[in-house]
Amino acid sequence: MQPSQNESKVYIEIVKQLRLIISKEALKPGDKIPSERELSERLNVGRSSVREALRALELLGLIETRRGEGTFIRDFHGNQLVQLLGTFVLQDQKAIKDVLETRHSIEMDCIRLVIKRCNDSHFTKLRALLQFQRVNDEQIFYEIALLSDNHLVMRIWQILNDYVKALEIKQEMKNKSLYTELIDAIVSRNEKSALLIYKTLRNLSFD
Amino acid sequence: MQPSQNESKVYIEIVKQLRLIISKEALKPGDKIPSERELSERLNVGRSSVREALRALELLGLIETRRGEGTFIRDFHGNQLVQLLGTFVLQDQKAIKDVLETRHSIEMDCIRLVIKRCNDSHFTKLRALLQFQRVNDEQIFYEIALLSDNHLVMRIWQILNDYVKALEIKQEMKNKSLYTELIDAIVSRNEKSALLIYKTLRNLSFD
DNA sequence: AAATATCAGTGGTCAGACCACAAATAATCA
DNA sequence: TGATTATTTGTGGTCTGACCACTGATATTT
Repeated sequence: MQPSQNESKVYIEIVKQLRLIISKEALKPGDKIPSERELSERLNVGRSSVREALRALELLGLIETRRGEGTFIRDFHGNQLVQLLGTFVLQDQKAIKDVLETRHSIEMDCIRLVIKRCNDSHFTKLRALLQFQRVNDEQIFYEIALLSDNHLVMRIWQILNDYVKALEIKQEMKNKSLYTELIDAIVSRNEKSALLIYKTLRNLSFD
Repeated sequence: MQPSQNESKVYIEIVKQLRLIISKEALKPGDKIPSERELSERLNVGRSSVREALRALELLGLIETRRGEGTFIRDFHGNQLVQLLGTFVLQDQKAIKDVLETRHSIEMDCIRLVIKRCNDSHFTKLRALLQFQRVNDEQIFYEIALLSDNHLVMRIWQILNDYVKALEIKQEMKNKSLYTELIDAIVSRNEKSALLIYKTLRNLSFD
């Protein structure tokens, strides 16, 4: 396969061709794409070049490979792109203050989203969580982030949460009643109140 | 190099190791990373595996390779990535919705942060922007994100913005006056008003 | 001193060889 | 026959070694 025009790399060409194949054969998420060896033959390139293209797409989360079976198209969800970018961004960005602040923003966004779209039936699990004795801060906000029903926001929250954990800034769970209040406020769709309680929970100022 | 624990793939391990190397040697964007052959030796893996890792990172826009010279860390604004996601991901409606919604949340977070911490002197550039005839939506929000003074939030906004651009959902700039109002509201620290204007700008509902 | 030729290092690509694994198939046994 | 067990086939995973093309530094020549 010729690198089209200005000598772009073979593996990039393969990615493009693959897109055409997927389009032409109307392959959907879950479907199997041609094997590495077949692609290698069909496109007249080395198998290693095919693999470079596939590995790149895999890291993007666009395909999934299963040894012994083949390579399959994946739907956009579950991709690790955000995760990856996150770790790369965070590695040199040690501004703890930024991390914490961003997490606060995201958590408040989650609360807003949950209030905006959830009906009462969604809250059963959240309420149930509070019953457990050993429930912790992370579990509760994990559920809230989940209820935001936005996969991307969920991912971002997870990254931030992981990082905060890595910093060993543990979130104590001293005032269990505050969490109850928070959830009550969310359930009753009182955004203002919910955010106020949240800020109390995180010891934030109220500006 | 052993795939850590549950037999994850070698190239993934290489990505992780590479991250460590970058961190340990304090490499910055523009710096050169070890050559493929050296990495192959240092990590006890085949060069082809190293290449799989590097190609993936390249497609993500995290590194840049120059034949005959070497591989360099990039200030990650991957154009490749943008293109690719645009063509591959367009199918998934929920993902698109999530991207847009997340961007909205982050942009509103930016507005809140800016209001919280900026003094008037910070706004000169923002005001100046509006003077230009051909100023566009992206430039304005870039400035706002910058003024948030939170590097992490800024990065996240950039990623999301790239996503949106990749989706070819262009942000028109029809009501220039609205942007003026927005900035005025921010400058006068009127959060409620600013967010309201923002929602108008983005055609969001007002719940 | 300047222009040129050479050389070492680097990424780009290919081919072939194994290995590990999974599913389909064939052979075997009850 | 029907179920179990080997075998085969196809697939991804990895390594090695070989070239090529290009860059930049070095050595050589003019």
